Amino acid sequence: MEKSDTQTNSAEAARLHAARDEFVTQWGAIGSAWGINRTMAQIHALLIVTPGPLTTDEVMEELKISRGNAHMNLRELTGWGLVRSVIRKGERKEYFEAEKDVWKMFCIIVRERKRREIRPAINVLKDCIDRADGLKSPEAVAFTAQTKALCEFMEMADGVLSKIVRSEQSSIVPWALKFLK
Amino acid sequence: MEKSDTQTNSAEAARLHAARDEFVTQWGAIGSAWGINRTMAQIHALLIVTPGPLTTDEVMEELKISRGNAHMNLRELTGWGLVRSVIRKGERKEYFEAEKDVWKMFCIIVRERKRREIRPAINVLKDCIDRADGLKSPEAVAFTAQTKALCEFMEMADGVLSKIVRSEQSSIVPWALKFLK
DNA sequence: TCGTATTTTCATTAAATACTGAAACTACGA
DNA sequence: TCGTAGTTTCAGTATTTAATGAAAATACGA
Repeated sequence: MEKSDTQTNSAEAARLHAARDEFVTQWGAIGSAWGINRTMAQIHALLIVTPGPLTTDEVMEELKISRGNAHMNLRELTGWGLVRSVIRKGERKEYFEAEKDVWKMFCIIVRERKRREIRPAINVLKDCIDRADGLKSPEAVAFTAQTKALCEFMEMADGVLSKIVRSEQSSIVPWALKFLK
Repeated sequence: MEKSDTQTNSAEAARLHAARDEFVTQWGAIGSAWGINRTMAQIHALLIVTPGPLTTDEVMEELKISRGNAHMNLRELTGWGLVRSVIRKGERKEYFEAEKDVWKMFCIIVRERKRREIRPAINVLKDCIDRADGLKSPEAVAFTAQTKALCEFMEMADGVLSKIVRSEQSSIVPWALKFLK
């Protein structure tokens, strides 16, 4: 049975590796569709399904990418807060590990997108509303009405997201959300 | 007073035009940040703040873009359902107008993104879960746990969005959402 | 049916974005 | 202090994505 065991184990290891590769590859493709660069999404995927932390070299090897590319994208992921760097005592290399809690990941992404995308959009809208303030022509009135509606909507969305994301701890909120409506 | 009026009006028209231009330009930039191509976002912005429908030539003129570009992006926007084509009787040209109701816009965008982005992601996850099904090693168990958590989260999100978006009519839902938590 | 206004397509070109690889830099331990 | 493992930067290059403009196709009215 030892031999059979060995065979089984290596076959299983191969299957796991294939599944992991599939995940990393496909997640990269999905990332692209979401407007995130492919490599960044792949590194994130890799770190998510790897139990322990990885070094830059391991990431390079696994994804067959250059050092510069690996480095830059690891930094970017760290900037988002989706990846942490880990320093092991007695070792000089820097390790990286992903936040694995799905709800925390979601909160981080929402917060960052609020900051980077929703807030600037609201500012633009406010500025446009100011520029047309006081104009009386029918077109101006229509313009103001439209931009104000957009602005109010985005502020509402921003507020709702803030509230959802405020309760960082655990996944009570997604559970609660199941009963929404 | 006639002269003063004329002056005022043309000055006002200029201010409105400037505000509109600002909106269109900035909305294009925001679109880029959101992963939407700049021209498409600009055309959408233009149609949103233009009371009546526009022809391809008017869009080309306003944004200083080529016919092919205008055409392709108008088609894309139509494909999303954010823009409708209008045929005026007795005229051969095709006109385009945007959906202006902010809540409807939101519903359209959410539905499309669910279909184009969330659904495919869920399918990928399911496929990966299947591939690793039955594997017993600790790494395999961790992989499965992680992918399942992701999958469940996305299915939950998909469901919540469906419910939010189901009630198309009016803006009752955003009003209700104000009281969430 | 033909002539013309309009729409559509698409090969080519331009622009934006991402990646590589090597050099410069940093920081640690001997 | 020096040597070296490790990190960071960035000019150059490759890849991807978007835009142009002109030709082809379409559809309408005379």
